[in-house]
Amino acid sequence: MLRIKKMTDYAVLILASLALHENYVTAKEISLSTHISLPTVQKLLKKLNRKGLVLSKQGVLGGYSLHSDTKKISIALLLNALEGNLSITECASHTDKCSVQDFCQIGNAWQLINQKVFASLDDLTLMDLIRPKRIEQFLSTNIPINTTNH
Amino acid sequence: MLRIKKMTDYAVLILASLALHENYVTAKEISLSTHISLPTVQKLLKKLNRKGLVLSKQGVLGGYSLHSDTKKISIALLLNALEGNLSITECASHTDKCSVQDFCQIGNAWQLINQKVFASLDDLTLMDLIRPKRIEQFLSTNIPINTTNH
DNA sequence: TAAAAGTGGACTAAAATAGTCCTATATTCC
DNA sequence: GGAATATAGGACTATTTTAGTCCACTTTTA
Repeated sequence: MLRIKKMTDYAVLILASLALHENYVTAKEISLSTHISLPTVQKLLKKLNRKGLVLSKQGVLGGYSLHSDTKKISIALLLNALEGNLSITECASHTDKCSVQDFCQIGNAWQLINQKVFASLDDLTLMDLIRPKRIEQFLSTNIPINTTNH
Repeated sequence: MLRIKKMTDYAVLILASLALHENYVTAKEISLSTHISLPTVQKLLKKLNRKGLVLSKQGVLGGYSLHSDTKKISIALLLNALEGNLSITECASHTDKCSVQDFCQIGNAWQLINQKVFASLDDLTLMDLIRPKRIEQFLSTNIPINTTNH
């Protein structure tokens, strides 16, 4: 359905929740504030940590906090980190081998569409997601948002 | 993975194959030329027919042919017909009800991204997919292709 | 009326996704 | 040192989605 995974959606909510705090926040607290089940929050935070999007600290006073770079990461990169191998069709991905590739008349076209779609996701950052007003502006002007100076 | 279904990919190959002929073409012939298995081709053609994208004729000398409007249909509409309910997240779709909706801080943002992505798919037609040269032009200029006069 | 097509839909298999749970490790504080 | 509270890693199961096949029926042509 050309749809991102539920888990990715959750992960973004978790990141948004972390963005509201300076200090370390526990998985339990995030679960409570987002209403996503604790095991799922734990699982996602572990993944986000491995991908370098959040910092973690074990032990009593431990928890997670947003890596400073994460606020500036593009949605395209974010989706790529969370879902991996981002391409609209198998043949647009260079890692997978399509079974009808040798007879396919239009493979190239999908790859180009792919570029187009992800180019549009490259202009937005995580913080833009959290502050949707800026996105509306982005849509109306069609000019990439400069996210570095605020 | 933000990826279209294999079946959708096949369906586009089938449409492309039909676009090369004026007369009725049988499912068997399409299966042979596309190297997609016959049962799958049959299933997809039935669906395409129900969606009004192809015409069909039963009996000996029967088969399928492309509906004349289909060449001009946008990729966005095409994907919508084939996959239905096109939205990047559950919450961007108004038909589904998201379980954390009431606590979600960023739902609106996804909906806006959704618009952006599908707007970019609205500028391309099926024929553009079949003739990828035009898409390259589209990508470099970022100006919608006029597909009505050729 | 036989042969060759499509129609409709049930059905199964396979793959992807979601979600939970367990054991181990690290940190803090008493 | 040890209890309490976190994360780390990963196994595991369940659920859902997607892919793929098949069969009984209808239509059309010669």
